[in-house]
Amino acid sequence: MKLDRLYEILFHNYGDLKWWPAETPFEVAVGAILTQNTNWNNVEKAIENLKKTDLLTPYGIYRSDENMLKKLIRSAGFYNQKCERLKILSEYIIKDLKGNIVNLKKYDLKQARERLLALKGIGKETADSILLYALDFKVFVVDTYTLNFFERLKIGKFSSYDECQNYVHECFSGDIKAYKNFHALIVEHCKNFCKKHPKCIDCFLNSKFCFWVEKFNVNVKFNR
DNA sequence: AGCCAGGCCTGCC
DNA sequence: GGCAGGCATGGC
Repeated sequence: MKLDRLYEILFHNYGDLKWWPAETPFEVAVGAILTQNTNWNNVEKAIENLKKTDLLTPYGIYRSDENMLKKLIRSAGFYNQKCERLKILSEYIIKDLKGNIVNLKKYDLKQARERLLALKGIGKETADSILLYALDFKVFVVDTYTLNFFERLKIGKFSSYDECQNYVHECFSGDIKAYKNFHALIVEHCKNFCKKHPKCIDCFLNSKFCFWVEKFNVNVKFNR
């Protein structure tokens, strides 16, 4: 499988990143919405606020006063939209899933994904993050880092989210734990490199990463 | 001071 | 079906 070695390289560099950091599946879902185009540091503060006020449950958020909720999640930015999105998700969980998001597990992957995507404010990345990290569906999470990463390494230039995801599903043989870590590793790796030259491979392949690429002798095999 | 962060929706073409 | 613009805070 073409992507298995790439995963090994990243794993040797960064290890098990233990994503997603959360105590409950619902906390994963809330974090997935709050982190939309937002630094995780800002999200953590918001989640802490929700925990302190004992609102980090579907009922807690559904019944909470909007203005109070906005204040609690303010640090995560876009708080007007995100307030609405959290309310919509919570209402769906209460009314269709008996108050527990884990009940999405009674559907297969395709159906569960469609149900999440039908909610306003949940797009593909957010849905897949919830499916993978909260519900243990084996699905690869794509983001802007991933598309950029694959393009730089000449693994492929994908024109859409689904195209990239399908490629990984075909070319990566990892189990669910590996799927969880694979996305985390790509994010972690990309965060560490030069953003000012988005196409520059040299900005991407320094430090230990290069060492492992050579050790695994895969530098040419990145080309499909 | 200015750019960016683990996107998504809407309106236009 | 692609693309720009809007959404907002906090860290570097």
